[in-house]
Amino acid sequence: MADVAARAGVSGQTVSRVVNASPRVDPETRARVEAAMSDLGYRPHRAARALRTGRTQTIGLVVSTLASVGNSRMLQAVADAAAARGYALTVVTLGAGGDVAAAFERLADQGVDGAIVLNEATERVRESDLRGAGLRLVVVDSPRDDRFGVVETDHAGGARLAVAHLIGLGHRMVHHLAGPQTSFAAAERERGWSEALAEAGMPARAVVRGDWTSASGFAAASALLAEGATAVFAANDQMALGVLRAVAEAGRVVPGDVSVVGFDDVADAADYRPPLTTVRQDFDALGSRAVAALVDGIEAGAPAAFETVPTRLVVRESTGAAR
Amino acid sequence: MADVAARAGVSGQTVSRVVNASPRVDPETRARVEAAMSDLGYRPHRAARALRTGRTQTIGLVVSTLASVGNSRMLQAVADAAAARGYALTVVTLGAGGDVAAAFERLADQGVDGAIVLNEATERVRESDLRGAGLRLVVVDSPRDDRFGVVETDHAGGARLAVAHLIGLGHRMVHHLAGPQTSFAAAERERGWSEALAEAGMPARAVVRGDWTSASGFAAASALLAEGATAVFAANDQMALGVLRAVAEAGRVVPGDVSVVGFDDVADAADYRPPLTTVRQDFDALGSRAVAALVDGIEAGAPAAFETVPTRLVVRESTGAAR
DNA sequence: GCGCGCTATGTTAGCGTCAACACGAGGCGC
DNA sequence: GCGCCTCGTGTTGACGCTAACATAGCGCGC
Repeated sequence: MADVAARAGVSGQTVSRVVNASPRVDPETRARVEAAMSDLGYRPHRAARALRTGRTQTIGLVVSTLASVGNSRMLQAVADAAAARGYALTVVTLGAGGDVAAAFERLADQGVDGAIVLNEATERVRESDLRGAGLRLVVVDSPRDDRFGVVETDHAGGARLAVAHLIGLGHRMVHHLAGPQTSFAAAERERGWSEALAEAGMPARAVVRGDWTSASGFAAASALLAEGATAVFAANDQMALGVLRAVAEAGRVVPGDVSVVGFDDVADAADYRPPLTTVRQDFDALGSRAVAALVDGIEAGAPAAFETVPTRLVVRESTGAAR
Repeated sequence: MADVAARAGVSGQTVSRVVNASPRVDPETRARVEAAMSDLGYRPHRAARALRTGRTQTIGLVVSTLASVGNSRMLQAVADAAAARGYALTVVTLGAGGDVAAAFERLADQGVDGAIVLNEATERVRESDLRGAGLRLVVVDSPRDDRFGVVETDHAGGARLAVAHLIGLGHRMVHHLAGPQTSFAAAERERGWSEALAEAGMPARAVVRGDWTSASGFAAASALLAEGATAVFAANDQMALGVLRAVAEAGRVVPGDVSVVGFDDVADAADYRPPLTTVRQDFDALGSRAVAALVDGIEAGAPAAFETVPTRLVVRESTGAAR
């Protein structure tokens, strides 16, 4: 910076003003400084700036696992949105223990300006965790809470769409293959399912539960089949994939004997066999809203926001009329 | 830090020595300082340290997209390995343009100590890019190059395993559904395929090419079927999924009429229909080797390493004897 | 008992940046 | 013409940390 200042014949402070786009700089001076910066290949030193200003221009992302395709998609959306806002993104994975507090600890050590928590088991994002680290937070897919921003997909609405579609096809019973009990998204999808059933005057069966993996979907499907299910709403696409295999191996056909709907609209879903009817989540919108909420909070002290991103049903070939 | 020093009755420098595990500290003093640190909830300020030492303890990861399941798995492995070594990980996604230079630029701005480049189109990681940013680099799945560390999966070896398996089942022709031309991994898998064919004295057909997505696999499969393929080695699992669907829609059965092998052993592959025979990549090993190579380079000035991680064939139900 | 070397600790200075304040030059109202 | 404001710019110091050097105390050999 001193070199740039010397070359442009100004003080370091003026260089700083140019870098930070201060209006208090004569256009001609600005041009001179900019020329000097590019001649010298000057790059502001982030650590020094962070030391001075107390801001690192970095946000953290806490995610339990990237094995789930949905999480990966979200990560990408968040990374892109953060970059667009001029923030770096650092990713912290939860260990096997799923220790959210430890993750916050690590982020706080690093001095991020804020963090986004993905889809984490609800009860784990505790006030104590926040206090300890003192981080500004936006949580994705979590119950509304005034202590931090919340951005969610309209899981329940999406689930209702799926169930209504099946009912519209004449199914008189819709089984649900739910996600893990600790997940907010899973609970919401389950709620949408049972509400849609109630509205149609249909009884809800006990749900069968998986852990988001296709293997768990396959394992759970036998229980569903034993109950004579003709329509299954799975809480995500990967579990639906497991169901598809289980149905085929039981000698039944989809959608002739059993209709299946998923959730997420993962890239591969269109090439499942048969192509999967599913509820599409708008991951990109979710990611950019989350980043926007966080950055607005950091930069403008905006109060904790709450936003819901709508879904839509994508009908393919895994659903058909009831026999 | 000053507060900690005061409370422990020592100078700031001694606190620094305790934090940095210097041996030159009396055990009793150390204990006093540690007590003071924990009483006060002291946390070293990374930006200040970075300013002083010139190291940020942060590494960057450059990845084109996370839509591919393999990339996501790698990201997680890298994140965990970096955390274990005490480094933060910041992720940079390539824009639609795939501009590697811009990605390095962003990482250099952030002052990372080094970067890992995932599976990037070979020719894009150019010397010019490196020069500009002056970053220490480890590239995953790229041709050997002394300018940076390289860690790769044994793609060719894995491909040979797959082809040999098919030949062993009596197939007299093995078609290949290759990945994009720009990808090193794709080229290596293709090389393994053609070498295995040559060794068996079998002619290689022209490959059909996809872009790693299941949709491209589905589209490409019709050409393969038109040629009367009985055995297809797809360059990744997702494309294999597309092939599986195409075969079924053509009224043929896997593996009765056509055997299919994938590459990666993605979590879902075991629940494709039928469960997919595939080549397993050890993403965790790959990630931790890449991080180890990079961090050793940063901390110990170790020379650029070159490592190959072996694969193994996982036989499931998508392959069977030739008719 | 003197000097030497070793250990434990302190002191000083500066990493690159920006907030706060200072200052000179010019414009404006009366 | 005087005071006052605005604009463009410079000067100073501090953010929290650690490298380098300085110092004090102690044991040891002779």
